[in-house]
Amino acid sequence: MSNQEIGFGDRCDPVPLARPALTADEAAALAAGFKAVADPTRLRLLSLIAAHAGGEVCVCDLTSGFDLSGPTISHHLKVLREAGLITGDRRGTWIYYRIVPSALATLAQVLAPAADLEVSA
Amino acid sequence: MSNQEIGFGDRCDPVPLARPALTADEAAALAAGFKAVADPTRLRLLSLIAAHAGGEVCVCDLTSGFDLSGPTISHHLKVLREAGLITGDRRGTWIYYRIVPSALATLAQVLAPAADLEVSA
DNA sequence: CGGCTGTTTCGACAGCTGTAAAGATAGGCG
DNA sequence: CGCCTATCTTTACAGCTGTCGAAACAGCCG
Repeated sequence: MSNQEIGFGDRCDPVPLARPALTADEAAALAAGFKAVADPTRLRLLSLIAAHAGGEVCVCDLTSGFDLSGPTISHHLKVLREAGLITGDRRGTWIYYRIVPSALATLAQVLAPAADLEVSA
Repeated sequence: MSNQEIGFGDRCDPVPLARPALTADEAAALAAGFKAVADPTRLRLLSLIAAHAGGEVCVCDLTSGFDLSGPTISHHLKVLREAGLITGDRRGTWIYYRIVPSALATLAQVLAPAADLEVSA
């Protein structure tokens, strides 16, 4: 269980937010992805993992930066994992987490069109 | 009360998700924005409003596309309004809602860097 | 085996989602 | 002018989901 279980990207439909309105099915899939990001702790976890770029970040490096207990961090990592936003590889005693760029790209590309409606300044 | 009450964009810091890790304060502000989008109904509402591009969408046009009651739609619109993602202008009996592109852009730009770590295809 | 790392299970608490009923605002008609 | 209708919002309340921590469990190394 070191790979993502599910993924809203499975629909293979990079439908933008504007122009063709989202169907209820597409909205549900995307909402699941956004829901995983809609939490300060998970957003910060994602940020810490992404900041390493190379990717491999040990969980022990993550827990030290929060005021939360170990199990709670593990829970949030599981949510991100099941959303397909990160993957965890076990290397001996430690487990290293990595970002899944395509999943993040899908979410970003959904918001981008609506953000570019008439903004310029 | 026809304008957005608050906005995570108030921080005026378009901090990307990668490189400089998010602080707890930035993460909390951004999470509030994502939380407003992390719902199938709100995502679809946002999509319907954005699809009109011109912007002005009457609430009566929105409720007809859902299996939800009026008050529920109004509640979700309020959430989006308080998140600063949309604005509502009253024109007589009807209220027309409009997208706030800059708010959507802020969210999209947060995910973009992490999505562009090594993805290319 | 003993210690370490990370996860899972279980329970409590807070917050969110949805509906019904009542309240505010604008326009039409007798 | 008074009252009604229509649109949208707010309030109050049931049901559900999500967040968090203490304790217990699983994988790895010396």
